[in-house]
Amino acid sequence: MGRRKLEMKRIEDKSSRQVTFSKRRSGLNKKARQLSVLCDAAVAVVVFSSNGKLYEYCSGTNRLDEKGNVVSVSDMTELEEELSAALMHTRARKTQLMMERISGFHEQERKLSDEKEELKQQLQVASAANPKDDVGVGGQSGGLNDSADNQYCGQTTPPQQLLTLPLFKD
Amino acid sequence: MGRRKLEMKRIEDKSSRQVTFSKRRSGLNKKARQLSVLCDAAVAVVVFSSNGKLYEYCSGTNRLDEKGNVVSVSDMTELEEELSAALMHTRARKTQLMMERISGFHEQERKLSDEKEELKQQLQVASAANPKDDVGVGGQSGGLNDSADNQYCGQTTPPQQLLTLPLFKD
DNA sequence: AACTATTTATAAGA
DNA sequence: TTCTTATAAATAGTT
Repeated sequence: MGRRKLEMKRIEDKSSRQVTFSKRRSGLNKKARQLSVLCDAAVAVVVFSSNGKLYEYCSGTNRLDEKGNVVSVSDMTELEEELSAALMHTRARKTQLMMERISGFHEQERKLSDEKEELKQQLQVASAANPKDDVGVGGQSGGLNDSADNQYCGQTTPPQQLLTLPLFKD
Repeated sequence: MGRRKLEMKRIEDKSSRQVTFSKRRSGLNKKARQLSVLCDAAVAVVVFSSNGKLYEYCSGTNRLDEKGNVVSVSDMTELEEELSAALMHTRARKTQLMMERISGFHEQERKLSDEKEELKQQLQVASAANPKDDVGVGGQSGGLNDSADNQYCGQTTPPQQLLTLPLFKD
């Protein structure tokens, strides 16, 4: 909603990214407040900017019970406990997602390693048949076994392209 | 934004409150996701409905470093730590707000108690002058000294109305 | 920090 | 409940 439609991807220009961050963060807080007031809900929003700055919003702890009375302080403490439990839950879920991703990395590593071995074998056969075309496989310190250094890991790019292309210097 | 402008207060009709909750909650999550993608931020949203049902949103832990590479798992764990710290901070702030409110309650209690005593005095004088109009003050177990039972505590309604009206049975 | 052309969200209605 | 649509609100680019 603006002069033109914005693609849903990271805004590359740092300045306009910052402006958009500021505008949209306040918009998000406003939406959170409206939800909490209109629908009598408790809402918390936590935002980290890419510079690591922290912004938080938390709806007021005031709530009305079924009779329209303001809940007591002990009830609010209970609400606190709920919130805390919820955040623990969020954290646990994130941790699990990370774990699943680690498994994914390891699996990919294994596949890459297997493929690499296979290609080594093929090369040795080829080299034995035609000695002058030796290209030196297996150097490049670590290389494929360090998936954290691989810029395609975790991306949606099909890994098949990885398996054949980056193994050799061009 | 709809067929007509909505007042920013609790929607009384339960059915439309529920519909609005559902729509606005998904809207809030969408906004959170957009903020996280467009501005490369980490965003978490936690919502409790008035029925106590819990809803959470957390932006993906995937982030790109300055070279465009996906950050490693240890970096993500660090992010987790940051989030956790932030939530602790949120919680601490809420607790402080609660404490301030408790102080407010206690102050209000003292004022009400003083006013009550004054009225008792006045009544005793009146009763002594006119014995047949005795109305029995000081019953109603606890009454004003239990501010948690007072449905106006913490509301914006001027407390002055409280000081004179609910002291007597009508 | 304001402005405004547009896009987006959503309150009612079907 | 899900879909539609008129309208309100948010905001991207501009100044």
